[in-house]
Amino acid sequence: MSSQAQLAALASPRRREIMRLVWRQELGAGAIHQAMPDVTFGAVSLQLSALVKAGLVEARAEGRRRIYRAKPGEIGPALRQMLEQMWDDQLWSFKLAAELEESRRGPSRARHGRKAK
Amino acid sequence: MSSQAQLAALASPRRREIMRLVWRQELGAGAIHQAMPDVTFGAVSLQLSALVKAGLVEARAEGRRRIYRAKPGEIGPALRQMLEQMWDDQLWSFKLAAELEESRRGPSRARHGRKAK
DNA sequence: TTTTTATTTTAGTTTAAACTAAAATTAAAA
DNA sequence: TTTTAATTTTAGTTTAAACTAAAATAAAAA
Repeated sequence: MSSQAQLAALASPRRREIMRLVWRQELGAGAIHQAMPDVTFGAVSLQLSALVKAGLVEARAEGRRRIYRAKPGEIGPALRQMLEQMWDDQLWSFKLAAELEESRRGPSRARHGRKAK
Repeated sequence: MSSQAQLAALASPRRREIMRLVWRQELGAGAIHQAMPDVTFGAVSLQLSALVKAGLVEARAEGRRRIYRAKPGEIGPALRQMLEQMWDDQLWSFKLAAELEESRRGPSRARHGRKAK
């Protein structure tokens, strides 16, 4: 996968947040969504497939779960260094929160996207 | 300027193209526009000010010209390495052209944006 | 088989980015 | 001073990204 596609994928704070979650551990889509309850499950799923398409993350099925994990080896060293550098920054989580707040898309607060019958 | 803002600025192929042009030499806005005749002067000017705002490029005035130059020292080492890596790639210019073609914005071909009286 | 659970996919909406065309600014030239 | 030239700025348009809500899929549980 091209460096360009990886760069574009990592330019999104939401996708960087997901990358951080699955950087060293496998996580199911549901667990990833629990870590970002301000968006719907569907939104998380779409970002996950964007990351897979960019070659940054891989998925495997386990029963009806889908488990995701980053592929650090597939990420060029420069991009990897930049990501880890951002994560090592002690202010990282605050900055990320601020950035997400600032660049919010879509209108209102989110729920799950499925309505109980 | 934050690493995040720099990353977002460099996620655009058009801005990366400008960065390459002014990486080792100063260039006036007009010369930069000549190197990308598929967009208007105004579009180039807007991208230049985005790069300045991100702290990646600096400008100085010389008569009625404005001369631009990259600020490699202000760019984090990881991002700089990534950029140079892309540029060193022998296929770079072809890939860039393809990417620009693929991700074209705006409707039609461009001229200068000022109409002769 | 029916229901439940986990997830993906689709269709439509909102927002932001990149652009165009033209007007405005600024400095030099006539 | 008027005109020309280089560039920026503004207003409006188009496209794409991120999202929501709901429907669809698929596997396990009842």
